[in-house]
Amino acid sequence: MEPVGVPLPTLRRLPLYLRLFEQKATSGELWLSSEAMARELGFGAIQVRKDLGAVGALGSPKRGFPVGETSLLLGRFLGADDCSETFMVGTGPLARAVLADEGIGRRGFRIVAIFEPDPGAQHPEDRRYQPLDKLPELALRMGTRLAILAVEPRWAGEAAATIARAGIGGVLDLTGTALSFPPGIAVVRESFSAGLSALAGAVRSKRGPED
Amino acid sequence: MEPVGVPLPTLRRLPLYLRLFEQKATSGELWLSSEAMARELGFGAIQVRKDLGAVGALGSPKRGFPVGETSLLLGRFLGADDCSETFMVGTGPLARAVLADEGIGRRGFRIVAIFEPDPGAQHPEDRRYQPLDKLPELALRMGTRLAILAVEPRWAGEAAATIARAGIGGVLDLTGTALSFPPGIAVVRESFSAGLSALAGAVRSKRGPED
DNA sequence: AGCTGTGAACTCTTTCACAGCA
DNA sequence: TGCTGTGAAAGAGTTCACAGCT
Repeated sequence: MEPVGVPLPTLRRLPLYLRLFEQKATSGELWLSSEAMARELGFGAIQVRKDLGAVGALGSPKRGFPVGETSLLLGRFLGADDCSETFMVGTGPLARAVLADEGIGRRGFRIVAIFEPDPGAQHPEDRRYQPLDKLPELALRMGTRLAILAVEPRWAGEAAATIARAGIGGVLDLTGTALSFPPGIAVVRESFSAGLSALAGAVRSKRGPED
Repeated sequence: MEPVGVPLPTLRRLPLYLRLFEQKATSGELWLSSEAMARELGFGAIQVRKDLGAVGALGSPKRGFPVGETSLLLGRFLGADDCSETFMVGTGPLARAVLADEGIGRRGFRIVAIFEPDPGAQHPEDRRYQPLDKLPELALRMGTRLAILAVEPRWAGEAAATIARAGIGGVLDLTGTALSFPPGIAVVRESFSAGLSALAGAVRSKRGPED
């Protein structure tokens, strides 16, 4: 029932369950059992139940979890709410890929401003564009608490410092660099090369990272 | 000493250490202590030592870890070696962002072929382009074991099936969908929206996912 | 002194076993 | 009978405490 204290590994799996519920919703199904989910995702049914239980999802014996209700619950827990407004820092291919990602909008997040630290980069033809040094002021004024860091590696330090100074609460760091953020700010790191490296290590270790 | 049996959480942190060693290498420093690394990354020094120890890195009392040697060791463990050749599936903005990522090449991975399942999409002006149904044959002939899945969500299922059929050993799944792969194939999932969702959950829970 | 390496304690996560409900 | 919910056991991963090298 209480949304506080959800383990991080669980937090990482929840988006997958939500996606699965959404898929079932569009195909008109009303119930989805933990065992079916487990089969499709490749991990244990008990784990699925524990994960869903951690955010208060309630299933029905013999049928499973109600698709509509549960996907609403997950969506409310994972998505928008009070921190849906998000800053984008960066305008390169990576930033463009994020902006093109339809999943972000579906989760209720909105990219409300775009910043670019590199003065040499050309400004995007986007109404949301702002110079980087406006970030702290805007964060304060709009109450924005999330930022996506998608700049070229060599601008990562400067951008991170600006974000930290602005009192942002959480950063999705896509730069693949080893940045330091002050404690108290939540950081989730994702990087293509780090993911590939971990994958290669797992393949070499002859076991999947999620089995 | 033995590269087998490295815990997945460790595997996920190793790329950050490597990045840090590379940064120190370019600034000419010869030694790097676990405590300095811990401070910069925001986690415990003992953990850094255990992680490095897991891949056989050897430090020197009073000085720390030798920058050159350790970064070579980490690079060898995380990077290329026998499975450096990688397939890209997808040609959209996400795929382009991956292709533009300089970190991937630096780790020794090479994107050797690019596939697109959508017949409506225009083929990229890239010599590496191949139709999707050539994937299994090429995988067999080239011995490729890694694939990056970066297609539009609605093509994810078909692409995943082709990859599975081809005997690929590991997939970096960037689609954000809930795909099922046969057991025995390693899967690392990364998704902007899933990362954002996990971040929002962590911020709401008032604690960072890595503290 | 300063920092590494490691077995042991501890904590977090996953899995098991079974009770309960439709 | 089929699937959920949960306390208990097992398994991983993290942190502690301290020995050892330089």
